[in-house]
Amino acid sequence: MVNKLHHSSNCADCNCKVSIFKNLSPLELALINSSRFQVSYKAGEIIFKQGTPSPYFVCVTSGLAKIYIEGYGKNLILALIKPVDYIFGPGIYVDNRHYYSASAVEDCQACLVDVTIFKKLIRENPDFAEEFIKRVSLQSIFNFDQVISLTQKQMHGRIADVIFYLSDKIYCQNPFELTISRQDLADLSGMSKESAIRILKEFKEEGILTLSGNTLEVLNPKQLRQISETG
Amino acid sequence: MVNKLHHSSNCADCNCKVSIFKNLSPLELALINSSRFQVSYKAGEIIFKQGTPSPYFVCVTSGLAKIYIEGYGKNLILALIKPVDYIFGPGIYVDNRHYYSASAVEDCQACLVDVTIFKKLIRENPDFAEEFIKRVSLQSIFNFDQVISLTQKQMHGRIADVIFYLSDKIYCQNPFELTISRQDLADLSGMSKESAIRILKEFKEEGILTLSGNTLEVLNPKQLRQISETG
DNA sequence: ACACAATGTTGATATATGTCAATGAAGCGT
DNA sequence: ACGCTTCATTGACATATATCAACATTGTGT
Repeated sequence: MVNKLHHSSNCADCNCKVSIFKNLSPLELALINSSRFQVSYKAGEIIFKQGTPSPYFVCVTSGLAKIYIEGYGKNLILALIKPVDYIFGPGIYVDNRHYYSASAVEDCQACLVDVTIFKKLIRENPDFAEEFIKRVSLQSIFNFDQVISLTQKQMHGRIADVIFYLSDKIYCQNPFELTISRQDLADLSGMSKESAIRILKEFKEEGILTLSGNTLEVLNPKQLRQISETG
Repeated sequence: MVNKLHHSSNCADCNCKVSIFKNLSPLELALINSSRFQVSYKAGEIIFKQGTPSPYFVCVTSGLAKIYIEGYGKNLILALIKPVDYIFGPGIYVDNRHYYSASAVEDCQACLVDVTIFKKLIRENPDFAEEFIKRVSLQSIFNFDQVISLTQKQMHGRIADVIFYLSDKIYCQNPFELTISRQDLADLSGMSKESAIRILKEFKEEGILTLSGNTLEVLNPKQLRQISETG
């Protein structure tokens, strides 16, 4: 599962530091850097599994990963994680267990940092702590939106939401290459794979988007927004 | 909406301090106490509204409240809040807006504390900060369970989950007086009021529970657990 | 005690969505 | 290039669930 271990770059050079690590001093960053190690995952490989201990803070530096809850027979994808973003589950401060699984959707590289060092910095650097709390909060807000979409919209609206999520937040371009599977699409929108495919087909027929191969282009974002909002 | 303002008791005497405030020094507790004020809400009254600014940290000291997201046409109840519990939304560290609404289910008393004082203590007291992060994390975990229940179980399983939530976490006794409405029951389980009523009726007919007036008694928790788990 | 409003209950019906099964297409190792 | 496995697509069908409307019950103010 784990392919290589190498300390190629340095945290101080990594663009990681522009975001959550922006409030760390060079000394603190060096501390993180010294304990960190880099891992490669092939597409499909599991990064960590729901229920297992959570000794590392994971920073995805290349590729695309997903975090998902393994529920009753099927999965619910909470989010896709692209570079440079972090995976810190709520278990870190509760019982050091993962409450969701993570796996690589595309080939991935990630840096793992010892969680105890992370917690130490939270205690010592209030700016860093605030930034952490802010990120956890943003994650919660995102989850709220997702829950409302999943529980109060019908399939068309949910697929519309997922398409916006992919084009605006993940791939960040309009004709984009869909690197996730239809099953992932279904797990993001809480429906069966077959239903997801059918809705996409309808959207194609109505001229809202094109989907040839795995290249998806939104042609009529206004109408798609409308579908998202009318549920 | 607000009925009385009084500084009757003191934070140091309040059982609030046993939980999240347990790590505060007498001095810090006094700071909270000096800025706090107590408010009464009648059943049905709104405590705060989704989208409005969030200048206070709310501590429910008596009665029962609900926090709920106002979605597309209907509400989703995220949790019931009983004494002594706190309402801190994710907006506090993001844009100081509420991302859900709160209202009194039963007549309530609550203490409001200025959020800036709260944030100040988070910065100054690492133990308090950790306890706060822990509580936010527990909230997230609870939400995960809820999302899975809502998106992957059918109505019977969802109602079973809500009944366990009420008897184990909220009312904490077995024959208990249901002080929430059927609509609230529906908003907790993400279904229509009519469906919720029908499932309850079925459970009664199968001898799983009795429900006379608003007194609900779970007769066969084992079977109810089974229903919860088979979705 | 009365009327009126809010809440709860029930039945009939429509429909959104999942499931199952068959088929087609695409990637992959030999 | 071949078979093989995985993934995507489509259709037919079953059913879980919402909606609508009627009616019953409870509470509440006068």
